[in-house]
Amino acid sequence: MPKSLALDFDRFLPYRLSVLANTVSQDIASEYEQRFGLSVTQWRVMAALWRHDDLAARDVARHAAMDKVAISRAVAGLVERKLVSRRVATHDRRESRLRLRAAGRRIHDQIVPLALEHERRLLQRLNADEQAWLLRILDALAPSPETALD
Amino acid sequence: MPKSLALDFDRFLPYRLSVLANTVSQDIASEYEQRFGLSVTQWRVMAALWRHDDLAARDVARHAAMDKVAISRAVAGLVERKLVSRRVATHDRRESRLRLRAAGRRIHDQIVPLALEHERRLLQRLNADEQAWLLRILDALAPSPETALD
DNA sequence: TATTTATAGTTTCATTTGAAACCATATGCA
DNA sequence: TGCATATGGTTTCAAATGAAACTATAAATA
Repeated sequence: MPKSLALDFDRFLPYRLSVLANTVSQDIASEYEQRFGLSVTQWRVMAALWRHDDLAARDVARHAAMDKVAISRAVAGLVERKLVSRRVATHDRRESRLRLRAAGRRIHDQIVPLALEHERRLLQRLNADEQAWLLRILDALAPSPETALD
Repeated sequence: MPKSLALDFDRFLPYRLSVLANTVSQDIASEYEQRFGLSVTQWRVMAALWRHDDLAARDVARHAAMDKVAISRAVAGLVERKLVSRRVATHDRRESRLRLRAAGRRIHDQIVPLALEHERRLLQRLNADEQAWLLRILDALAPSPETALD
């Protein structure tokens, strides 16, 4: 009878990636959740609207890599808090046009440096070679999904 | 007035890591969820019990990097399905000793090659240099958490 | 010994999440 | 035009998750 293989999570790549990614994301998210009361999805929506103003929810979903239900719920909260405006599109009345309002932009502008600082601290743990290889490896593993959409 | 910085998710490391890790994990998990009706936690518990037989729930929690509530729920299902056995520890009657039963071991032995195959396919997208650097980078970013516990 | 404090694990309750159903509008085509 | 089908977005319902309370037992200490 053949001895069966073990799966050692410590050395199992998908597991290590997952732990790392969750730690890092959680780290950043908990900061802006606490400071601004925004969920991860809400923050991503805001960032998407900052970059591409006046989007339909569907397009936000594409840009933020999330499903439409999540977007719908996130947007509801943002509209409620007057960080985002929503109006019915004239050419297609099913569609809503979303825009970041001034108050939303102000919060956005506070979160960005905070997020970049976290990223910087993460990269700081790697030397220049490692940083370069990491980017290259990420490109190989997960060709940035939106590059083609812009 | 200074122009504010943008956060381009496509190039934001934490985001890319998160998308990659989720895609990969989801990929594997959905396969054994569908084939064996096991949740991610349940599978991790089984793997931990395969490696270190006869553990207390608390130790499983440590090995699988999950909290005790999650373990408790996962174990309940596994015991119910007779994949794992649980008995009260003699020396401390609060504690339960958990072991993988034969049926559990059989399922374990089917999942392992499946998981390793997924890992292999992931690594295949990288050349030898990239693979080596990836491991090195992961070590730098997230020193394997359990190495010290074994 | 009696009392406090700590620990293992479970349960409860509120919140989040996901899938499917749903509503309104638009499009394709007989 | 009228009917079928597709699409944008929201709601509903069930399952998953997390935090706090809880139960049982053990250890520490007065």
